[in-house]
Amino acid sequence: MQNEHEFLQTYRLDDYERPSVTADVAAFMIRRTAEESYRKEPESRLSLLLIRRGGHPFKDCWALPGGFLQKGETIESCALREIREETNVTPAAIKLIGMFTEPERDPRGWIISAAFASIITEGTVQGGDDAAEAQWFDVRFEQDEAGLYHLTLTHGDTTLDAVLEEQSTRHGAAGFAIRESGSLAFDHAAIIAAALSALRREAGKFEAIFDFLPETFTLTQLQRVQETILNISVLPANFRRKAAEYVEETEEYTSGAGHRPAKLFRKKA
Amino acid sequence: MQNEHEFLQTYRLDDYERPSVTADVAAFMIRRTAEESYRKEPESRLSLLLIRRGGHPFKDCWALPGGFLQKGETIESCALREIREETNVTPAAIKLIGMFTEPERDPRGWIISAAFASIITEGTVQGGDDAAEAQWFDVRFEQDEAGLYHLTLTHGDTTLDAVLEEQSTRHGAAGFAIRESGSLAFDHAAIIAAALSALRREAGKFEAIFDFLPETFTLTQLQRVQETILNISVLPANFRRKAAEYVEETEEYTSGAGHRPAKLFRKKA
DNA sequence: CAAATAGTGTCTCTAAGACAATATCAC
DNA sequence: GTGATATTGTCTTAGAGACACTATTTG
Repeated sequence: MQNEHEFLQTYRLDDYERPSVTADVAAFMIRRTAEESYRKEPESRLSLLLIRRGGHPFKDCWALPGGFLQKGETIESCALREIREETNVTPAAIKLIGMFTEPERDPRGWIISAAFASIITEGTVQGGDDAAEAQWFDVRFEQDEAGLYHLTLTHGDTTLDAVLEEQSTRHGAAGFAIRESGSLAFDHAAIIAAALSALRREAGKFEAIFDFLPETFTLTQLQRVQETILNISVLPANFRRKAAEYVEETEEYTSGAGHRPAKLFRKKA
Repeated sequence: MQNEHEFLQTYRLDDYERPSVTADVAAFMIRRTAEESYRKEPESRLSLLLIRRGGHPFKDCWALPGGFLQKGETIESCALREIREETNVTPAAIKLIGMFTEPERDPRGWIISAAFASIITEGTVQGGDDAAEAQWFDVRFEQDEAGLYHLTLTHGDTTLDAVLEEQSTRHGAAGFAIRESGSLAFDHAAIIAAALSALRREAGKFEAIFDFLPETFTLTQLQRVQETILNISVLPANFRRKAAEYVEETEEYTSGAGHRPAKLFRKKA
C-alpha cells in the first residue's frame, strides 16, 4: 500500500490533456465630458477599455485586455497583471463574473477564459502609456422590444455594434449568446454583456460604486455614477437620504463652480 | 505577411505550461426528518453532498464531488458530468461561485478549480448507486462573536468542523481563508463556505429557491425552504403575501395530514 | 373535540418617491 | 440679479412585519 508521499512521487498529471487558461478583464470607468457652459455640470458616461489586436487571430479587431495564467500566480493576480501590462491602468477592484469555456471559442486551440469586471477610479489613468492601441469606448447597452440586447461601443469615429440574446439560465448563471459581434474579437461581446449585467446588478447597492470615485467626492458625483451605470435618474433629495448611511462628511468643500459649494464626503469605514 | 490561416497553422499553444482544470460542485438539498407525532410537520434541514476519498492525497477525508475538465466540454457540462458520475444525482441548477487558483492548493501539482453551487430537488435521489461513499451531511454555518465562521457538517456519527475567516474583499469577490479544515480535503472548506454565502444571498429572492422542491408544492413547503437556508423564521401571512407574486395555484390539494388540506402551487411561468 | 396546519384581514411602521422651498456661489 | 447646483423638509404611497381571527382535516 502506498503512503501519501509515495503516491505523489509517482503521480503524473500530464497523462491528461490540459487547456490554456486566460483571464480577460472588462475595465469600466466613469468619464465626464467637457462642460458646455461654465456653470453647467459635465455629462457622465460609462466607458470600457479595449485594445486593438495587432496580430492574428482577429487582427485589427478590438478585444478585452487579458492573457495567459502563469504558474505560481492566482487568476486574480493574472487579471491585474495583464490589464496593467497591456493598458497601464490599475483597477481599484475586480470581480469574477464568469467562465467562458466553449471548446470552439478560440481558433488557436483549447483556451478557456475567466472573465472579470473591474472598476477604474476616475482620474487615475496616466497618459503616455506604451499601449497606444488601448482606448476607452463609451458604452451603450439596451434591450429592444424583441428582447434582444444591443451593445454599442463608441470611440471617436469608431463604433462597434453587437447584438446578443439572453440565454435561458437553466443549469447556470445568466449568459448571453452572440447574434452579431461587430468587430469584437472572440466571444468578447458576450463577456462584456455579462460584465455589464453584473455591474448593473451591483450598482444598485452603494457598496459597489465608490471605487469609481476618488477618496472624497460630492454626493452629486456619487449620484451621477449610479445614474450613469443604471441608466436612470433619481431625485437628489431621495438619493441623499439613501446615501447618507454609507458616507461620512469631511470638512472640505468644492469651489469655483458658479453655484453653491458642495460638501465633500468619503466612504464610511 | 501571414494571413490568419497561415498564422493558425504555425501557432503552438504548448510553448507555455498549462494548469489542470477541475470543476467541484457543492450540491445542496433540503431533507425532512421523520415526523415525531402523526400530525406534526417534519423538520427541514439543509444538507450537502460529500464523497469520501478512497485514494491519496487526503485519503479518507471528505471532499466535494468534482473532476478534470475534458477537451470538448464546457466547464458546466464537466460539473454536471462529474457529480453524476461520482454520486448518481443530477442537479436541477448549477451556478458558478468562484475560481480557486492558489498555486499550492493541490499537492498533486498545478490544479485550479471552478467551484459551483448546485441544487438537488427533494426526492430525486435514487438509492442504490455505485457511489457507496457519497453521503449527505447536515449543514450548519454560523458566525461567532469574534467574526469567525464555523462550518459544521454532520452525518450520523461523523462530524466535520471547519473554521474560516472572511477575507477582505479588496480586489475580488468575497472569499474565505481556512483557519481549520476538519477532515475536509484540499481547500474544500473554503469552497463550501463560498457556496453557502452565495446560496444565502440568492435564497432571499424567490426565483432561486424553487429548484429545491418538486413541480408542485404547498406554500408552507416553500416557506420552509427559505427559512432553512436563511436560518430565519417568518410569519406565514407575510410569507404568503410575498410569495403570491411568484406562484400560481393548481387544482390539487394535499390530504391525510391530520389537519386542513393545503392547496398545491407551482412556480409561475 | 383536540391538535395541528391552512388561509385571510388589518393595523402599524418604515422606506421610497414626489414635490416644494431655501441656500449659496461666480459671473 | 441670474443661473446654476446644494441642501433640507414634508406629504403621500407601497411594502414589510405583527397579530388576531377563521377554516378544515384526522385520530
